Amino acid sequence: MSVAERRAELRETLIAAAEARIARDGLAGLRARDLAADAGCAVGTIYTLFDDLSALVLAVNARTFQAIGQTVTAAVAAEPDPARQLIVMGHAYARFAAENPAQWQAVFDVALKTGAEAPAWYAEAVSGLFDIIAAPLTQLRTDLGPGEIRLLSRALFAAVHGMVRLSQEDRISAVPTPAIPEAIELLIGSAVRAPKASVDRKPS
Amino acid sequence: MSVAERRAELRETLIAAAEARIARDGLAGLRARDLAADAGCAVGTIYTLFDDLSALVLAVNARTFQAIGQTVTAAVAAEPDPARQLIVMGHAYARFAAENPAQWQAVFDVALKTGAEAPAWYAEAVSGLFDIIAAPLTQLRTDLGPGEIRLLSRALFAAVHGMVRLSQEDRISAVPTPAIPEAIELLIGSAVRAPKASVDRKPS
DNA sequence: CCCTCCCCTTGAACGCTGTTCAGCGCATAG
DNA sequence: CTATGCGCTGAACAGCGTTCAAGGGGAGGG
Repeated sequence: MSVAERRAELRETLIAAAEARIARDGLAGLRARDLAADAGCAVGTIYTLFDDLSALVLAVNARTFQAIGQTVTAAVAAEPDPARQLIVMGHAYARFAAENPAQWQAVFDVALKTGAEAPAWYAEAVSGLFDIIAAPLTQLRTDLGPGEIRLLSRALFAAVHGMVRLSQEDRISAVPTPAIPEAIELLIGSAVRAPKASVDRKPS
Repeated sequence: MSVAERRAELRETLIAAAEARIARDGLAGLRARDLAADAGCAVGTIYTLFDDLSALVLAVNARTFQAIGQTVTAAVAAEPDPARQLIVMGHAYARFAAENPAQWQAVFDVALKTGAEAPAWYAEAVSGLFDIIAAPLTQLRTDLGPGEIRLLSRALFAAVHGMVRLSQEDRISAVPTPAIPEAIELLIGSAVRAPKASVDRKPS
């Protein structure tokens, strides 16, 4: 086996070890020395494969993102009704977060180097998610223009995301975890209905 | 001045110094040695007044919470219309977060000792906020029972909170910061309309 | 007023981080 | 097979939160 192959394999081993440790102990429980022991290499070797531990966590997060995308995509594909599509997407997202809390939190808790832009695939992956949300929303909210649809898609994602995130942090459990599915139904159900008469707009 | 008074004063000095440093450098930029230098005491003295740095941050957070409560309460008091009350509360919350990003984030980023429950006042402060939300919502959503009102109140708070939080983390800016007011109008505006009575009160 | 005792303050030291780098050993090319 | 260069090594470094033995200063009794 060539050196390059061994390096690539070790890289994968480290990502897997980091994922396992994050899943078990959370992002805060990740230590370089533990990872080196898990992967059977020296601490210094980690830094020949990744710029720093954050870069390694980002590699784990890329996998997590992919898994979220698959879960949500599968959920929406199995549901024909547009309104239900939005709701099952929310459920799928919340379920993933509930089943993989540590990996899910790592995606949002990893410290990015100050001033460094988030990796491009972060924005791209979420952008794809927004498109999936926008499609059924366009059918349902014919009263809204494309810009408003785009905005509401992102607002709905952020809303579900916020409920799930607050429920996992134990400090302010706005919506208790078992009530999240019902809250998703309530919130998305309300947002989905197309009102002809927009209530009051902000007085400009 | 008695020893007890000097201690109480130093305690306040430390909280103020921590608040200033959080506001300037963020929670991650808080160092025990810097705080000691700011307050003119030794590092060890901090630990005679607080269990650890997290406890000091919690004291800062208590002030932040109080300020948020005042901002939101003032906003709702100035607005008679229930639907607009909900929206201006959202705006007030988002504005506070935009104007005091570091303090606001510290409330949600501070690490709680593992297994330790969040301080009681966390839940109580937010509970009061939920009651303020529930009042106008009860008037508007007559189709919902008390349990659903309670749930929707919390869901709406979490939704606005999630939008603001995602917009401040630079990784997934679901709703760009300048668009947050509009997103709040869209989301709350949708949730506020009672489906049965989605009648347009046509002004003759 | 002074003395004594006790508690509070002090800051060096400890243990634990992420990260580095000089030197070593091994794979690779000739 | 040998020489060379590159990747691996792990002790060392800087910096963090937190501790604690030792010293000093305030409060109360003589």
